[in-house]
Amino acid sequence: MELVHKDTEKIILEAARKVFIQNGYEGTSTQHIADEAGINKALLHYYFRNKDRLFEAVFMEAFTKMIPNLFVILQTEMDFFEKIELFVDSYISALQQFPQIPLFILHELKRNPDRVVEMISSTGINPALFIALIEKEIRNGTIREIDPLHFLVNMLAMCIFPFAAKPMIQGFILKNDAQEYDRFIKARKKEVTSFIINAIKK
Amino acid sequence: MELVHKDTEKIILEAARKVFIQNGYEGTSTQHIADEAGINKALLHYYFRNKDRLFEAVFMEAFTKMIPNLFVILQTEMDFFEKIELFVDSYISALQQFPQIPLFILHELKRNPDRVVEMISSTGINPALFIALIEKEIRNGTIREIDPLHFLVNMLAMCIFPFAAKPMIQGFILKNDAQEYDRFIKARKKEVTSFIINAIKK
DNA sequence: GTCTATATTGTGATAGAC
DNA sequence: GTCTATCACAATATAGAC
Repeated sequence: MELVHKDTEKIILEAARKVFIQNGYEGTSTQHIADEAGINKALLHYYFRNKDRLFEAVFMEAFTKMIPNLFVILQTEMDFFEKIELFVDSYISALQQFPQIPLFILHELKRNPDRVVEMISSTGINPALFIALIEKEIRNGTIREIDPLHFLVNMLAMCIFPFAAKPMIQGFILKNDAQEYDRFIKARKKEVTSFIINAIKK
Repeated sequence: MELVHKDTEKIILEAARKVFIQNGYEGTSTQHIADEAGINKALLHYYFRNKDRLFEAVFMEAFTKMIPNLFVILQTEMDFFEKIELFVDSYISALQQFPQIPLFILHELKRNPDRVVEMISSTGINPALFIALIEKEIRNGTIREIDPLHFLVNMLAMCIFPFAAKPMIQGFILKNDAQEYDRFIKARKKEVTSFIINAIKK
């Protein structure tokens, strides 16, 4: 599959990433991964011991893409509305690069919710900082009184949902036109930003 | 499993519903369903022929819950903002009854996106009607100029996402407190409604 | 490191007794 | 209608040759 010689381990990991993220843990066989990597199952076990460990490697990597460290943006000294715009822009851009990640993570997290707790510490993100920021802006009178947690979830929802619900949106709303879907995603940064700002500004 | 005698067919369907929606098509074995129903695999095949047909029955039923006919609300003669409030209230209430449906449908739709097209005709919903409604309200000056499609997706996102992302929200934002999550969901109708109305009103 | 061959268990599905 | 027994096959995983 690969003409250039990479580490075999990396080739396997790359194949696993592709197949797992496309089909999920249970929808994936080690045979399928081996075929994709152009090797055989035994070699896969040689490098990663078993299916679970290989999956774990893929999952962790994907998780950090799902919860990126974009929250640092919110802690800078920019104008608040510019922060929001930059956050939405950056997050949607990141998801455009890996559009399959949201549904993959959501599904696998449901299969094993305990993982979230383990993962929390690995990312440096603390929702409390976000809450504090919003409360400060309310006191300053920059924005109207809103619940910070619901606001956070609203932002994430509007950024993430269109990717997780791609088949529904494309098939149901956009008459199954793939080009329409691409245009829709491209327009979203602007649409979401203005929607949010209008919702919270005083 | 059932003391009262129901139709065996219904008992199997009920078990299949539970197991499929919890674990997805590929995460479910016919054995698992048979155990849940308190019967054996052979009987399952007697009534539903194969796994696919049984799944199809479960999926179709679930799909109509995911895309409910709440759009009729929007076609009534109420005040526009009251329509929005009623839509959000009703939809979140419906999802509260079946909180696992969103992620189930999203995942299974990805596995077979062609289904959406088939399903479109079965529901009587037409996004064009929604678009026309929004455009009318813009002309009337009730709301500011927004893209109707993005607005529709924003509404759906804010209603659906908290259910699809339950493990993430509960584990990551709410420190893994199940009661906190319940309170969060209860508060959402009000939060989402006011967020939307502030975002679109002139 | 990489392969073939194989062990072992689980899967969807059917045959046939009752 | 409902069961047990069984088939054919696919799954994960390991042993052992090279």
